Amino acid sequence: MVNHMVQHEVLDRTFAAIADATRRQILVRLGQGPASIGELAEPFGMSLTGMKKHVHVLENAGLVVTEKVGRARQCRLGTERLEDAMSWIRFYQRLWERRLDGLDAYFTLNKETEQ
Amino acid sequence: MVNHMVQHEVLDRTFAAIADATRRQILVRLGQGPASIGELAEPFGMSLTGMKKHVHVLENAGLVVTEKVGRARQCRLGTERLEDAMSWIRFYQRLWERRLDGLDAYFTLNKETEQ
DNA sequence: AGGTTATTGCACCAAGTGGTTCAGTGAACT
DNA sequence: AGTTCACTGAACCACTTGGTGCAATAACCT
Repeated sequence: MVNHMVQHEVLDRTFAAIADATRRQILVRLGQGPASIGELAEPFGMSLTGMKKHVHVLENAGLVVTEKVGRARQCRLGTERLEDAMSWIRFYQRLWERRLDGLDAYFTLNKETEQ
Repeated sequence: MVNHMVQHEVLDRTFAAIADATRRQILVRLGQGPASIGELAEPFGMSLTGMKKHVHVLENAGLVVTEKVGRARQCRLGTERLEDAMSWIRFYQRLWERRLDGLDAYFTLNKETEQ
């Protein structure tokens, strides 16, 4: 599902997936080891169906991988997708730092001399 | 607007803001210097109203700062908000790396020996 | 003053999100 | 076989999102 997607789609899904506090907590929880849908849902007091949807979003973003084992679904952290998010943010930060070093430096300067 | 928000709200808004390809391009454009709503809208063939909304989302996330100068609104990159996003991703990555170093290391190993 | 320009607010629309409940389905236990 | 358990799919709901067009406003130009 994550394959054959162009870069901006990957970023869209990745950032959208981690733009939700519940889903970020799910990732943190899975950082401590695999869990089932039910185990993930319990601490949130959320319905299984609701949690299933969150996991699905994370899975579509490649951040989580799931596998049906017996009657339960085991969820664990995905393998690499967050690298893309990180590298885009780094790219943007370079733009941002360059802006500070560039023409707008006078702005910061003015601000300083004002006080 | 960005003040007096708890951390998870900041992250929600920041990640949601950059989860859209159009808005990421806006940030890149603003990395080359300030622009008006109209200048931002033009390359996308988008209505001014539409662009205004995107800018508003970015502004709410603290990623962009705007100021009315004459009849135009000058938009430029915000000052620091992306740091929060970056540091959360770093935090998550530590979890992820720990997972790799832990019990699941055998998994990576198997993958390598398969080929 | 009068005309042009740039943005803005409002109303609208289709599609997506985050949640629910309820009725299956398939695996595990007795 | 029958029961229980964990998940799943479908339908629903209120709210948000990413767009649009149009009318109003405010600034600038002549």
